Amino acid sequence: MAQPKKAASIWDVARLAGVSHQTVSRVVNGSPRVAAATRDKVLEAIAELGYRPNRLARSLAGGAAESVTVLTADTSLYGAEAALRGIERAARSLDWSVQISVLDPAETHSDADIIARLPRAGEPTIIMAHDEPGMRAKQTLLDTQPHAMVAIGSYTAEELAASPWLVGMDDGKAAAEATRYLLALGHDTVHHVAIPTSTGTFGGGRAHRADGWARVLREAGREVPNLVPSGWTIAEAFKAVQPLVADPEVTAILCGNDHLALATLRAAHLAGRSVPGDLSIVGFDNTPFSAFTTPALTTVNQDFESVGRGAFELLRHRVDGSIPRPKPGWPEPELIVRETSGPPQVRP
Amino acid sequence: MAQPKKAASIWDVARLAGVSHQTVSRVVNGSPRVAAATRDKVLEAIAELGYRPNRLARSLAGGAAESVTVLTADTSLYGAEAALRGIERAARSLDWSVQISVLDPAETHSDADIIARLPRAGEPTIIMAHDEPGMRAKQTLLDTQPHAMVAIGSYTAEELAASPWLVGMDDGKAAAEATRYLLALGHDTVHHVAIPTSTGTFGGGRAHRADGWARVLREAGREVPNLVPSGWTIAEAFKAVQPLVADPEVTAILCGNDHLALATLRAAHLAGRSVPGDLSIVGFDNTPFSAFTTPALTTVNQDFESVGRGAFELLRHRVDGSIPRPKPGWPEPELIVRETSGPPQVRP
DNA sequence: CCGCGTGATGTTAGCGATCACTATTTCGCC
DNA sequence: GGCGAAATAGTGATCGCTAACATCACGCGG
Repeated sequence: MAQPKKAASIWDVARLAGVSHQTVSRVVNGSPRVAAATRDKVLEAIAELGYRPNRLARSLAGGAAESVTVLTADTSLYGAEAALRGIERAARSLDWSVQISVLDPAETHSDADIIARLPRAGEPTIIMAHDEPGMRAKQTLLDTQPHAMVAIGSYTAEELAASPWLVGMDDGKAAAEATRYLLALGHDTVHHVAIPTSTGTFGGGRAHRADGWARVLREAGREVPNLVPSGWTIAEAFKAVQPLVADPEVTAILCGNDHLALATLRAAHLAGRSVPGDLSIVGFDNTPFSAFTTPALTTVNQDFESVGRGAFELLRHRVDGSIPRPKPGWPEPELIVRETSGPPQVRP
Repeated sequence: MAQPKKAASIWDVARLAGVSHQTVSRVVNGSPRVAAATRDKVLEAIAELGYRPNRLARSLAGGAAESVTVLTADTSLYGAEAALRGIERAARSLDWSVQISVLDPAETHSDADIIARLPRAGEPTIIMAHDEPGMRAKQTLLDTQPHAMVAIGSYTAEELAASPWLVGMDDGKAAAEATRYLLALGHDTVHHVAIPTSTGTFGGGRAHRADGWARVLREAGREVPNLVPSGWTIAEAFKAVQPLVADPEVTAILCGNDHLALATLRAAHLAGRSVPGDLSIVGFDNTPFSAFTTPALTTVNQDFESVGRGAFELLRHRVDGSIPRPKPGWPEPELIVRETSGPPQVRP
């Protein structure tokens, strides 16, 4: 079936079927205003020529977009990767195409850079970027084409309810739950190794993992220890966490994600502290590897793939202006207790 | 700067600058046949209107494609994710757009399904799919638009040299190196937990990890143990590897990737076998987490990101039909010895 | 002083679809 | 039997851009 020739267009089909190009268009788009006999003729011609509509032409002509652009900060983070997977799956099932564009925070992003990277007006976009250039991009998008964008992130239930273009889960709440769990185990306090935040400062928002952690400690009347900031890489976390694991007073650490938790686990091991005997470690995200570390990581499961799928659904409804449905739902974050957490050792 | 209006077109710019739309096109595309004064006027108008060319219209009109479609089997595998990252980076630096489309092997793929998922004729495509539907898609692409496609995979140097559209590294060679290393350590033989192959059968090709492993054993005059097939997930590997780690005769295991190695590590631990004392484990890919497991994984580093970047470069040259350059190069796979490998215990 | 090459620009025709009309049947119903 | 609505099909404009060709002014050689 080698056929390096040009692809068939709607006109070729029309000619073969003996109808007008518009009729072919109607058949392809499932218009009801076509006689059955005509439809069959056209369908036959389509099959014979192997005709497939040209997406470019279709959206140029003002038809449905059938294409999403995903703007993300880093595809190597588990959350982003999983959400992207969810988006892609949902898009594929409806035969939409997916474009990805990475807003690399490493490249210094002037406003002009950001604008250049942004999809054109009207192009449906899902943005998941929580760093500084990401926030600026989001704002620009919001100003320019609010109806054709959806943002994924960590937000409180109220924030989620207030903005029809926001999708995500409340990480703060999940972190709070994990912190409460550690406290209930008998730990005096819980330390926190944090992932970078959108603003570069910690404690600003309400839905950040670090915020949920601090809130619970305050509510429990415990002193809130200094938070340990880490970068995204495991190596950075490993370095940042050294003083913590060396301190025998520290008995419980909540980590911003499973990669940081892995680094902490190793650092603790090298520092001669047993886990969970001397030290409890709790991760975040339930990354696939987390169940298979030794000891297996206690962590918080987050269904990013469902969030991605939900973001796509929401976007689709917003774009076509259909009845504003309730936002799609997905499983809440859930603490998964495995082997790295336990009660503190009774000290003499 | 809120401006929910329609984006400026080439005509708007032309009107504002007092020139024809074609002149604007010339300026935008950097044609030399424009007077400096005119160019400045146009540039000014572009800046004022915030004009950005419409990709769709551009490629519809037969201009340069400036867009790649990446066909992949699974974005959650580290290799695919890293290669995709490389492609995206390279594409972004040239301002190309990147589309992804996942060929899910779970969905039963009829030929029609595959064709439907394929990019349209002429659309530059990079394919990284080694399973059955992936191979069929590759073949179709090759028949249809050989000049606009590049495939990423594991191939021998000869295969790579023979097909101008092939890009990748020789995993077989890398696996051979790792196997030799374990043999040199004094192990009688090396067992292998294998990732799935394109054909579903093992031992067919020459560049598969399993092939390199078997080759070295044969060359060394050792018996080649039964290979242990595993799926892609850690959980599958964990299950598959149980009999191996339980067998005290087994002293060295080469794993198809770091995820399988992690599963093996845990299984060994639970079976009460010490690593690397009783059992050496070597992974593959140098996944970010591999340096931070306990003990840290000995593995083979693979620079997938560079391969992705190289695939993009090659594709670009093939598409624009420019002088066929030599294929881009990148670092060879390299064994990284960490803590999970060592000499076998001397048995009484 | 004509003719012609050359550089700068304009004009026209698509690319492959959709949209908004218009034209032709067909059919129900009084 | 005639009239208008509904069903069906076709025509032309348009989306934003590029390719190919046409035009125009200028300058130079014969």
